[in-house]
Order: sequence, then C-alpha cells, then structure tokens
Amino acid sequence: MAQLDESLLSGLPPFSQLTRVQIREILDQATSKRYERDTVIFREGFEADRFYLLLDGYLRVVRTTPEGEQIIALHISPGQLFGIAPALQRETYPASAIAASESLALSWPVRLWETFTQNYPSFSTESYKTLGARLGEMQTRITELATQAVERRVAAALLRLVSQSGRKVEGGVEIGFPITRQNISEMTGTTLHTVSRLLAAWEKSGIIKSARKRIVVTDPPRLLVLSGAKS
Amino acid sequence: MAQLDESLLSGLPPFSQLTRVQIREILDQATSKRYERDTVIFREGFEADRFYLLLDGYLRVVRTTPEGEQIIALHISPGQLFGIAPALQRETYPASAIAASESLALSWPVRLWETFTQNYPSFSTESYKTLGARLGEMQTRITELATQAVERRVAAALLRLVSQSGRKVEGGVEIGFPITRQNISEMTGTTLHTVSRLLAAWEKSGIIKSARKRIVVTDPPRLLVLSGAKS
DNA sequence: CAGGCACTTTGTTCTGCCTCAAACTCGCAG
DNA sequence: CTGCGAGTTTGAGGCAGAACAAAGTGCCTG
Repeated sequence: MAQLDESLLSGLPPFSQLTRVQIREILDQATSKRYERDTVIFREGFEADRFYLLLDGYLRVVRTTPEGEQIIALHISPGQLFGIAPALQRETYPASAIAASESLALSWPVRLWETFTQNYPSFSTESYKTLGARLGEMQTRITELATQAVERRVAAALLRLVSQSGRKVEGGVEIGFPITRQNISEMTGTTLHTVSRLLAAWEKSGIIKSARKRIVVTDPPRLLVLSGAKS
Repeated sequence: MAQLDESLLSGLPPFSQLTRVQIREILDQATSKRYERDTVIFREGFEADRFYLLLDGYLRVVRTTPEGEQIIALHISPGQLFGIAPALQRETYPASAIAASESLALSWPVRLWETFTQNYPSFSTESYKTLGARLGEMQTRITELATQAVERRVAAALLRLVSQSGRKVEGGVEIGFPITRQNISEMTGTTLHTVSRLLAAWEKSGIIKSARKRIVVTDPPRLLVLSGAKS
C-alpha cells in the first residue's frame, strides 16, 4: 500500500485540531481501499468490525426491506465518517454502504474507535456532531414522508443532493455522482415512473436539465418553492 | 425539593455500574420536577440547556411542520434519557417533549454531560447505546413510511407502543398512557379518520379492544401478521 | 459499428386513502 | 345532573399516484 499523505486528513473537521505526529499515527493504522462504482463496502446485518472515512467519491447508504425493496437512507460525501455503528455500541451495521461513483476510503478496526475518542477530544466531538446532524436529517425525512406530497418530497430530495454534492457547471449546479430515477424514487418513497414524470415536467419549465444518470438544477429558487419552503 | 433516593437510579442501565457515592453525587446535582399531562417539557428550536431522565410517566417527542402539522417522532418510557441533544453537540432541541401522562423527570445542566461521560464510562456507553437504538428505530420508520401501506404502518405502530409501554390487563396488553386516534395518525402519517376505521375493523375481528384514549391489544400475533412480519 | 442492456418516457387503468361532512358519545366542569 | 367540548364514528366522493404496459434512446461491449 502506498504511503498516505498527512494532508489528506489535516483539513477535515475531526482531525483539524491534531498535530502532524498524531495524524501520522492515525494514518499508519488505517487501511486505504478504492471501490468501483456499485461495489458494496459493508453489508447490513454483518458484524460491524471497522469504521470508515470517505476520501473521494460518493456513497449510498441503503436499507433493504423484507420484501426486497431498497430505500436509500443517506448519502455520504468526501470527508465524512461512515459505518460508525461502533460509536453507538452496535454490533452489526444497520444498513449497507454502496459506492455511487468510484470511491476511495480509509478504514480502521473498531477497537481503535475508543482509542481515538479518548486520545483526541476533537475527534470525539466532531464525530458526535456528525451523528447529531444525521439524526436531525432523518427526523426531517420522517416528517416529510409523513406529511408531504410526492412532488415536494422529490423537490426537497433534489435540493438536498445538490447541497451535499453539487458542483457548478455552466447553466446551473450538477449532482456530483450518477443517479437514476429509480434511485430518487428510493429516496422519496415513490416509483421511478412518477419521478420521471416530475423531472420531465420540471425540465419543460426550465427548472432542471437532465441526461441519463445526470441532473443539473438550473433554477434552484423555483425548486425551493416547489419543495414547500416557507416564504 | 425533597431528598431523592438512590434506588431511583441504581437499577437503570446508565447508572447500574456506579457506586452509591457516585449516584449520590449525580442525584445531588439533579433537579426533579413533575409535569401534568400535556405539559411541554422543552420546545423545538430552543436552547438545549439541560438533559433529562424520565423517572415516571410517558412522553411524546413531537416535531411541528412549517404548515403546523405535528408528527410524533418518538415515545419515551420511564428510565430513559431524553433531551440529549447536547450529547450530539446540538445547540437547540430538534423537537419538543410533551408529557403524555402525568410524569416525573430529573434534569441536569448540559455542562454536566461532559463530566458524567468522562467520569462514568458506563454512563457514556449506555447513552450512546440508547442513541444507536433510536437511530435504528428511526431508520425503520423511514423504511416503513416509504414502502408500506397504511394498515401495516398502523399495526406496526400499535405493536411498538405495546412493547414500549404495554401493561398486562385481563384479556390482553394495554398501552400505558392515554392515546388518541389523532396521535396514532401523527405517528404513522395518515389521518385520524383512517385510523378510526382500521381500529374499528380490528375491534370487530377481535384483535383489539378500545375505549376513548385507551387501547388494549387482545391478539398480538394477529396484529403482527397485519404489520407484515416475515413468516 | 452493431447489438443489447440499462435507463427512460409516456400512456392507461385502477384504487387506497384523503377530503369533506355530519352525527354521535363519553366524561367532566360547573 | 346537565351541557359542552373533545374525541370518535361513519358515509360519500374524488383524485394523486401506484400499477401495469410498452415503446423509445443512449451507452457500453465485443
């Protein structure tokens, strides 16, 4: 394995307070691995034996129902910790992680979690902050699913994707990884057909542009209105 | 304030590893307060300045949408910590807590959170375990809302309520606090009308018995089937 | 560069559940 | 014990969106 560079971590919140030496130590214990698109990184229900940090790429965190339907719980962007079940004293992963685009991640065995949190207070603080943000986001999704019409949910999902992974392109902001109508339907609890119709309508009215697996939001404010934002 | 007895805490997971003296210390720093039914304990969006332990009674944790609709995120049973936003580095509570029945709770100022987790490892471990369980439960609810029909969701909600607060009565298990059809609809993302119709049907087929604000499940296995449990 | 597969679009039908409406009943406050 | 309000029941009608169906279309592989 190639030697990892300290600058990989030094800019990330959980590590930014640490000294070079500390970061070196952490890196030396890490395993680095790349994942091709659609590769499973860990699987729901399996023993949670490692925790991860995404360096590059994007992931979907997915849950499968007994009937075999999938729903996407969460997306992970570069710089985020994931698979941190051990922080919550879980023995198994509650969901599966799948690479949405070619990705690169570091990982450590769970036994180091305790070491890290004890030796590096900023690591602990930042990790729990991430968890708090995720929990809040999940509550928002529950509320949306429980109270809002499909159109609003899809609009909100698109905005969330853009804010988490958007990159500027001429004419708008593009979602940073390949995503299908099916994927969007799995985030919003609807069908790919309905998503397709909605996107077609929005494209016609100039709010988005889309190609196969790619979506560019050209008019975020209009989407915001559709998502039901309070004026 | 009356002197609190150590036995209040000694049986609860977060404290069961501690010595009498340690528990005494914790109790001495606690504020104890009772809440009448429908009282707000803390409110969504307000500064998260205390964390709580429910000693007796039941709470609803509620979120309000911009449109003013409520949805019930969670129920809290005796012995559980709640309002633990500070553990996740949040500055405000993400939801409101309301007494579902007359309740008694202890609370501490947030600055003690750090003290507790540092001095009492079992406190930290157990708190994060609770959080992990809640996160898992929320994921399950998202999945349900996204994929399952109303009847299943209501059946699942009833079972969850019974398992969290059920007390044995002749002829079945009763939900341990007053609950309206409206409340159930706010847990499941439907309307009180639909809930009423479902409960009426189930009562007719002998699965439950109900009175105003009270529900007794007389045939849990049949409910389990309705909730879509995998055989 | 041709063929196939994954993804997408579009049409039609059908229904679960919401909406609106109104009457009923229990329990408590006065 | 009586009247009122909160909670509940029940009916009828409509429609958003699921289900079913089938025909494009772009991309990658060989």
